[in-house]
Amino acid sequence: MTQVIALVDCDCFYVSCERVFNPKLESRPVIVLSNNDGCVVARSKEAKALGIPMGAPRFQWEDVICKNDVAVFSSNYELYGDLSRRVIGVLEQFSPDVEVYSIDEAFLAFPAKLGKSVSRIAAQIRQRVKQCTGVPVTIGIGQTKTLAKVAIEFAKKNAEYNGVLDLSDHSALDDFLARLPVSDVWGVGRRYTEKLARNGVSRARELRDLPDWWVRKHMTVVGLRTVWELRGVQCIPLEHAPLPKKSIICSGSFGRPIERLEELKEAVASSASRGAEKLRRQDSVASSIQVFIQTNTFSSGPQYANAITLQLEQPTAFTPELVSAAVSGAERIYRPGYRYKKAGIMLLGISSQDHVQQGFFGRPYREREKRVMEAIDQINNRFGRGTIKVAAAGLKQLWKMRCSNRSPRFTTRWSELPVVLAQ
DNA sequence: TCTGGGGTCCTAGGACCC
DNA sequence: TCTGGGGTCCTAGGACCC
Repeated sequence: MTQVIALVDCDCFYVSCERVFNPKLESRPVIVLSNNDGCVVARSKEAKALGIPMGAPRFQWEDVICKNDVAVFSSNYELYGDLSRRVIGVLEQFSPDVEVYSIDEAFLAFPAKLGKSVSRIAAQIRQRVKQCTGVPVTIGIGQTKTLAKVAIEFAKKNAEYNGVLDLSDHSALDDFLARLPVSDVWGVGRRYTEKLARNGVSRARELRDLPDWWVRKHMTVVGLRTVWELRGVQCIPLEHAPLPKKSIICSGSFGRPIERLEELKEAVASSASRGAEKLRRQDSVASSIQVFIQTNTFSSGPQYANAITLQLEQPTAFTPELVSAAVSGAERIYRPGYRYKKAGIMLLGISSQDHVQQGFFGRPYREREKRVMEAIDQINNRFGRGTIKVAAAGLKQLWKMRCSNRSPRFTTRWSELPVVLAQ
């Protein structure tokens, strides 16, 4: 073993972001909702104590929210994304080896020879991140990513660890694994939990000790990697530079059901336009686009869902081309008489814009088009998303998502800077 | 009335080729 | 009456993650 892995996880990240700019929320129950204000995606400790589960539909908990004066926020991804970048900036002061795993988690590698002092460094990281960004974090340390995840499970649930647990050289690792439900192991989801239960495996230690052939047969090589990682063998390396996306999905559910083709076309046009932006941000082009629409799967009304994949003449990131493909896809799968709730697009066959092969018939993604897109992206970056958009996406966008409790984008919009009044 | 969005990887099976 | 074997590519579906 030459490395140990530390996993840094921001405590109920979205809630913590809201608290940074609104200290009155401290010790109050707080929840943050998904897009469209549909589900609960982040809960403060106090909100968890009220029994509000992760992913709960908000409307089912209206009573509890009201009675307990729970503070409710719509998602404010601009704010969370910006604070996330600041947290990563602090982590990079401690190790050159950082993998940004998600908006609220990062893996850091340290030389194994540091031994016990990794715990001390972790405590410093916690303190520094809190001081510089206001965000509290918990840290788990292990010989592999999977074991760092194990450590953090215990660190989060037991205050006695003060937010840091190092299992990298812990004589009691075996006992920890013997206590950990297999469903809490990274890489074991609902389906594998059921399958393992049917085979008499309920704890992480039992999973670790299963024979390789069984795991390979029933959980593929992915499961086998997990098992080896539990044994302390590094199988899942740290990814440094974020890899370009191989597919890009932009979808959304509507604030109210829509029935007219015109509105559906606006919605997919808007998704395609967002997708094109993401594509250009990673200097890629897509060779095909999938369009999908569906009715509300929770309602008892008539159901319809369909999708169509269209090959583009030429790989492109040119918004008008992607938008017109998306619109024509929507026209082809639309059926009148349904109440649609969700629609979107997926961009596929993504490659780097630098090695686009010139098609025999198709039009190339022209230099001029590229420059138009660059200009629009720059304007939108500077003055805020949506300053310039395609008309096909509609001007009113009546189908738009709900988002009624969003806090100001304190750190990314000049007009929403927090104001401090001197007495 | 109200139930998120965005990704990855692996495998099996079909089409097609030699 | 006889009808191989091996390879690649693509897609759909299933599992997982946050």
